[in-house]
Amino acid sequence: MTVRRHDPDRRNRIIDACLDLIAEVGVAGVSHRKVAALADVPLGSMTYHFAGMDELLREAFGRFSRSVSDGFEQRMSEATDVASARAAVVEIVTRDVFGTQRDLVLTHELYTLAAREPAFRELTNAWMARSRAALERHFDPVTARMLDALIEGLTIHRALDTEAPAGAAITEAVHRITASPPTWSAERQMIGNPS
Amino acid sequence: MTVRRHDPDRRNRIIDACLDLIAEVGVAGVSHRKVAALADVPLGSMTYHFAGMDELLREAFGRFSRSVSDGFEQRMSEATDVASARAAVVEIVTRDVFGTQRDLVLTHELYTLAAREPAFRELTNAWMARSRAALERHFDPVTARMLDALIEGLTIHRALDTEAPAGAAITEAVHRITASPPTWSAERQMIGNPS
DNA sequence: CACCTCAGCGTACGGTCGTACACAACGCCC
DNA sequence: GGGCGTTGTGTACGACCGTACGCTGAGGTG
Repeated sequence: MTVRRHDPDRRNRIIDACLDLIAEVGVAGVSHRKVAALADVPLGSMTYHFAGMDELLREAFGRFSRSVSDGFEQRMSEATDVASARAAVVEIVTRDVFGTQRDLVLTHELYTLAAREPAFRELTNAWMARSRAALERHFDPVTARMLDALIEGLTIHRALDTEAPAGAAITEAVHRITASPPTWSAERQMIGNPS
Repeated sequence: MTVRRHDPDRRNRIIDACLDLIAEVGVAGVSHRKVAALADVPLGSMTYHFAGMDELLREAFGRFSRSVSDGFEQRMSEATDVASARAAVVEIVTRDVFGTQRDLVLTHELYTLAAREPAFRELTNAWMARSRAALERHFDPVTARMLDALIEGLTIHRALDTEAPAGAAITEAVHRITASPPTWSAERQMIGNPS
């Protein structure tokens, strides 16, 4: 079904330019002409390499989501035990995968599209499935799911709030969700040994 | 500074139509002409009542975010103790405030705008501040913040994932974040009374 | 050489867009 | 009545849009 396409370099340049443009002006502001200008290709190449705007957007966000979840997966697979897995999650939220404003903006744009159009929801579903699978290497499925939601939420806060929760608060939240609470071990002690 | 405007009915109709349209086709698909048609007002009224598209969007999302956080605040203020506050949070996520796909879509659209344009970030910041304040009626500030992030994340999952976490999982997550864990009271017992 | 194929491009068409602005309709004061 | 500010509308202009489509020119084949 996939049509044979040519000059993958040019194609890739277009996709990269498209992502850069989305990050800058949003999906709404993207046009064939602007992408072509940014990628330094003639306008005619747009319709030649992509059947239409939709196809271009789908490929661009496909590449983006794959690259983000690759990073996520790799980072999680490096963890050797639950403690390092928690640390990895904290790092992911605070720095690595969603480190740049660019990635945050792109993520929001994709989510917005996905909220309305099923074609893009396939991308986000695949992304979320991979995230959960990566988390399930170290946590039970229910916890993985909750953790995934928490990561999502913390990410949003980081994107929108200039004074987003600092590392310590994020660590605390991750510990609470993963239900291995060093923070209230004292409380346990008290309950265990009521003086 | 605010210019005196006339016929608030018409103005309101335009704003409502604008929100409906955003929910249906996204901010990208909104145009003066479409809003005018949906609101059943002449095209000329658009520029008469609003200085431009930006002003219209800002007012529309302002109304939306205020109405959502009103609902949130009221629901939280009805809670009498921590237990009912938790229940209120669960209800908010699963049904009330973000109950409709419309609200979810609008929320995403707003976040996307806010991620790129500071003018809209003011709206989301005010919204988040109100949410946190409402939560702080029942939880300490740090917990309120984490809970807010969790709510955000769960909301996204509900918007994008057709088989989003069910009520039980959400309840569990809220309990874990608010760190009063009925679920592992058994565990506590075990720790307390190792048989 | 002639001929053909096809990747790739330039251009132009039909349409939608935001918005400026001339103008109508109305109420109010003299 | 006439004059006039205010409220609201219809229209037209220039810009930008997606994309269809005819063309170019390089390379393969005889």
